[in-house]
Amino acid sequence: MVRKLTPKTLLERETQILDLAHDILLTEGPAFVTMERIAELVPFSKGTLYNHFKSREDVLMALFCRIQAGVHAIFSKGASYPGSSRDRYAAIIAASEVRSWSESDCCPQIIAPEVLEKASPEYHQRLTELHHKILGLLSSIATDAIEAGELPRDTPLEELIYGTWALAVGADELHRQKMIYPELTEETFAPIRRGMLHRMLDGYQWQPLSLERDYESIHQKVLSTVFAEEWAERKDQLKDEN
Amino acid sequence: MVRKLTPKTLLERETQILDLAHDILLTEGPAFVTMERIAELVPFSKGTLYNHFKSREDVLMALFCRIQAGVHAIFSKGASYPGSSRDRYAAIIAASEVRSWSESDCCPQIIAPEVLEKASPEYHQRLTELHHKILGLLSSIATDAIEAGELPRDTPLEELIYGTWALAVGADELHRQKMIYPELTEETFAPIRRGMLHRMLDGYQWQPLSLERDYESIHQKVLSTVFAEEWAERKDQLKDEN
DNA sequence: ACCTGAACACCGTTCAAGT
DNA sequence: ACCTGAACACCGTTCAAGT
Repeated sequence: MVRKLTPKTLLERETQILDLAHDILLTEGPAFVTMERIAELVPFSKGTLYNHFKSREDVLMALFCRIQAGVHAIFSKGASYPGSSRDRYAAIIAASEVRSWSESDCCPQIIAPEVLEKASPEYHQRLTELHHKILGLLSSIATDAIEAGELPRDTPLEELIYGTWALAVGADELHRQKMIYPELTEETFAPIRRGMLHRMLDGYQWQPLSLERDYESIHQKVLSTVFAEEWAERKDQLKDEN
Repeated sequence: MVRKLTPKTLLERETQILDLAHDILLTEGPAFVTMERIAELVPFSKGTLYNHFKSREDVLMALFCRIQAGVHAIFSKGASYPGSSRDRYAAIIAASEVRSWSESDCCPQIIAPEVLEKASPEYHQRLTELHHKILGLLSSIATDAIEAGELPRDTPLEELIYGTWALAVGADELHRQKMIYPELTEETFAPIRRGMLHRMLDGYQWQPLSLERDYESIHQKVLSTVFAEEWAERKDQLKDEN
């Protein structure tokens, strides 16, 4: 016999490993995503993990790719909101919030510099592609805006895209450091985060400006239409907490 | 004899430990800041490290506090730039760039959630105070701006302060992930980063807007006055690299 | 009173031996 | 052809024994 392990089994086990790693990440935190811990939960031995992933760093990268693929999916869903270019960008801001409900914000921790350095190039490749897809999605909306005359022709598009992305990343980072900023609770911070992002878009003169249009109510509309399901879940979740 | 170890010796050793940790952080990266590695470099044994710091996490927190104290110092220097409120804010943006020249951007890695959780409360306290000092500095400039009528009376100050802080943090985070965004080199990204921050200030209607005033030349002016020394060093450093 | 370094636990990674 | 688990290296932390 040449091969006992069908490709199917291989793939199944890989998803099993990542599912478990994801569970550990969400329930116990990034520090506990160890080969040891995964091996405890998986129905085969520690050594076999290394037939599927070359190193712990590769597991983390695979996990991060999966998470970022989820970000792209939910952003796309947001982008499908029917409305003006800026409404759609607002819907993506909503999407980024919806994502944080399900995924705890431990991503920057996963992707420490050593992880990036030690991971296999294939994963870099995949991650880079994913990020280009996400930034491309944002970019396409901004391009539509220029076409529609809702954004000036001479807008520095790159700056706008990386800027909003950086602001979202940075805001999540502050929120993650709750121990340092205890004043930034989930509840108070979410509207502040939206406010910052919209002010930035105002800075780029993306029409209609937030003075002329109430993007808070757009946010509510997006939640109750495109993300109705996720929002209902979230409300249950909040109810359980009280 | 009651005490061989004078307080002076105690403090000296603590700074020695932190100096070494800082060196390791800058030259070898956050992953190498280990008790083991520090013990190799210090003229006393590993066990004695624990007379000075309760845990590795406490060393990291002490180190981070020191780094953030440096941020506050350089921000203050920036804030001393003589000019309008927005010019001074621009000078702080310059300061945040100057800081990244000397300090590699590994701070978020140091302060992983586990680190925050395991560190002693004293360090939380210190770090929280430091961040309040930094945010307070930003806040005082914004308050001056309102007094001077350069920022609308109804500006959401908290949002503005946390917003610019988050944007700076997020932009540094993207830059740190060079492996994912190879297009964001130091050289191309620095002006983009400044651009984003100024657009955001434009969004808050901080006068004079960047359409009316060339903040790139203010940036140059700040570098060649307040940060003349640091800038000269930096130019040498860049020359050496080529 | 303070320091040392051996000892233990934990984790990543490898690989000889087993099936 | 694939899996296992013992073995090794590395690191954080403790503490009995030494000075």
